[in-house]
Amino acid sequence: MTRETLTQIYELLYEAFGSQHWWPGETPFEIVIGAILTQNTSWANVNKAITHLKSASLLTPEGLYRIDASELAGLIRPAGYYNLKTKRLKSFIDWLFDNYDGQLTNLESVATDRLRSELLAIKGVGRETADSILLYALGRPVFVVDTYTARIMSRHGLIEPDADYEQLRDLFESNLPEDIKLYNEFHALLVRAGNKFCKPKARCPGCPLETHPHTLDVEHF
DNA sequence: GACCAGGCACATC
DNA sequence: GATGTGCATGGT
Repeated sequence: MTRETLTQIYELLYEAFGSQHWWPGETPFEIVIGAILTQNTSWANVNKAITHLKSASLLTPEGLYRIDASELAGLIRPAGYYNLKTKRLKSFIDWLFDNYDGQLTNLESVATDRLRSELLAIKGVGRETADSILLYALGRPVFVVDTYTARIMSRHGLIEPDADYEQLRDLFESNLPEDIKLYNEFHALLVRAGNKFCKPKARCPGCPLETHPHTLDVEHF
């Protein structure tokens, strides 16, 4: 695994799909909420939930802090796991108010490593959610790993099938320039490609990475 | 109906 | 540390 390989994968994906314009949210706070709602859930469903929150003028820290849990659950219902995600949204909001006066801008002065630790301590915020918040909402140079990243890299024989999250993150961060725009686009492209070609069981006909000999592997399919 | 979706916490071994 | 399970709606 080399820098060149990662760069070539990026270029192939960019050529195939173009700019993904991530994150699909208008404000840092909306991105945070979307990051929690999209856990193991399609973005189309999350978008419905976010639309409900916007319509109710509740897509603010204060709004979500004050709203009754059962009401919130009703609004985010289309996103699935709505009782669970209600607790997760509330735990994030409580953390934000308890420690940062309910304002995302107060996170700006906190070092990235410390912020990542604090986010991971919130119940309902795991590594992908924390890193998505750091990169897409807060503009920190953290590479976001997800199931597609692992599946695509594994099926192309580029990592061990049992590689864990931190190994994957380190692979990308160690072999790519520390470039927020690149991290942003690369993760988005991996999600796009995975969504289209790299399902858990289905074969991957037409996968753009097939055209790259170094990433071809019999285990791809 | 089967399969899948931009995970996570928790129980159990 | 590894593995299994519950959580849930909605699109293909």
